[in-house]
Amino acid sequence: MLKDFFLKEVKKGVNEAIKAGTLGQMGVEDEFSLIVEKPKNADFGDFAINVSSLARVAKIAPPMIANAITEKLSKENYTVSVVGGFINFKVSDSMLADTIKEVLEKKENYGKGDGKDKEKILLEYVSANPTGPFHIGHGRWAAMGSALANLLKFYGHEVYQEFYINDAGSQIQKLGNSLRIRLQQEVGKDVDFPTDEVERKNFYPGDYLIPVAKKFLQENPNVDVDTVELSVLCDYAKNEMEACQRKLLEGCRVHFDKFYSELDLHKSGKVEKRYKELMDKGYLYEQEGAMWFKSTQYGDDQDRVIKKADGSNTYLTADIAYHADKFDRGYDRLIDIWGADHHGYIARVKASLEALGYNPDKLEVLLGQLVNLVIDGNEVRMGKRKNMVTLDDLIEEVGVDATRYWMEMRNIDMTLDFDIELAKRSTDENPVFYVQYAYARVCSILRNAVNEKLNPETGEKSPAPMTKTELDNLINNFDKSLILKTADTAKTLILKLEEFKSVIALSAQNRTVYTICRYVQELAQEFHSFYNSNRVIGDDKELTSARLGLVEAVRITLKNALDILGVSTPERM
RNA sequence: GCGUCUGUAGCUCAGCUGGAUAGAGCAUCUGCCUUCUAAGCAGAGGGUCGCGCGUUCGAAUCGCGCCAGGCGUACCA
Repeated sequence: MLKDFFLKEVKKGVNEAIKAGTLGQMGVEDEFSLIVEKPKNADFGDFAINVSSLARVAKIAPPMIANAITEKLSKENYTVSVVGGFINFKVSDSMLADTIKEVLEKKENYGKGDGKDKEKILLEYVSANPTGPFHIGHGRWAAMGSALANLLKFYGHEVYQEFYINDAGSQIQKLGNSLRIRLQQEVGKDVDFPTDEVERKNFYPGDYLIPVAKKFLQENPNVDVDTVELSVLCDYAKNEMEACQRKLLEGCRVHFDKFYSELDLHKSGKVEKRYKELMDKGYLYEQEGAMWFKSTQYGDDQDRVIKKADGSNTYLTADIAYHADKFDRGYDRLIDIWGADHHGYIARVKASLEALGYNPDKLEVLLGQLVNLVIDGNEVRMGKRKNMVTLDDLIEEVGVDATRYWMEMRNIDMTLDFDIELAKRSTDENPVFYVQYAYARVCSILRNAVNEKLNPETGEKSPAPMTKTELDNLINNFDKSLILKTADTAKTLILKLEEFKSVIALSAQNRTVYTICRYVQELAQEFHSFYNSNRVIGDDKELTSARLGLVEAVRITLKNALDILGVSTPERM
């Protein structure tokens, strides 16, 4: 990465200047940190490092520091200028050519990390109850989670994606009871969900169980809807909901390596085992008939019930066992994506892990702010128990690409207002089309390079600029001296391609996906701009070749970035 | 009350561990299609960075205190 390159150069320069005694009172043992940035004004250069922070220890003015360091720089492949406390760098055309060469050689691997700090990561996200269709919020976790998994893998981590199915709690009973009411209605009985607000909370009155009831009756025509066992209804409804959820996830290009059933966790005895372990270690006590976990010993603000007075477990009980099990399966790091409404759970889960002897710092919880739906400029609150806009509805309306992109493009700390009308629009208000359009344009140019041209007015055909073999050969054996022909007009575009590597590294380290969205928009913009002021296919064969190599490099980088986001790359639009 | 997230241009948001005149997209206005996709490009206007105090040579960025909004504060999941 060029950023790292210049940072290393300057650090070397600092040490040499210290030895030469030109850095005032600064000594070799003095620690310092520098950052590489992009100059606000392009005239200054391509990269810049501000050395003013060294003034504190050196006790000399920033410009003197910058000059002292600059004297020691090799300046082999770049030129340097000092302005105030800034050392500005301009890269040589040869370095730009190296970038194109690198992209063309590495292809789908361009931008990948070196795997130096590789970890085995378990990423858990979505983890919805199988009690109904996904809501919009699940869409955010699904899109962000899968993109993050792609990103972390691309960076070089080993990533295992998991969906925890909450199929064991009381909500499943509610689901079964709700299905019974729908069944009774189907056979013509005059029953309905309670109108009392409190009682109604024991049911899922959404419409979505109606088709499930119809299907059940088709498969079980002789069933007595009043007496059929609740467990049968629970299982049936649960399986239907799960199937429906998985189908949607696949459709959204969200792939899980495992769907981990809470029910199976209980059956395995692991929940009971962990409960006993906490008991044996003295972390539990009884109060008012319930068993409490002393989570305050590990930083939680109050103790938590782990077994209710009626003998049943809380959600936390299974979650403790689940997270412990993740560690037992040998992962270096656990990453969970949770909705902000689960914020209070972090402390208690971490406390339990620490109590059980695991390192709670190895669990990272990415807390996602919630999603509001905006329809006609008005916020629509979501609620599972009444009818709502589901994720299915949203995707049907705006499509997978736009849905994913809109869910991914915002910082996870921000409440997301999802404006359906805006996302649906296939105009310049929609960044996803802007980026895809750039990709389609790139593909179009590459097609034109090898296709004969038809003049629509005269009907005359002119021969293709080059054959497919020639193009492949150009790309696969790119002569980097060619790029010098176009370097001056393509400099910002090439630097943007080069930046991809540091964007990947930074995004992976910070676990941010939106930074990839920003990058891909910037790259598209640089390309569109280049396209408008430079003709790729022209009479000058060498210039054409140089620019085709560049265009292919843009295609590769856009593809690599969009693949991470799970957004499609249409070759024509 | 406590915890947490957010408050930057008309709108939606960037601003990396503090640093060169505060950025982008949309919206508004002005130009650009007989040449590779105008779903595009070039340019213009538009901001007391919620408020105050502090740390610093330097603060949108760090600390503290306010103000406003979201979420949480269950023997629900």
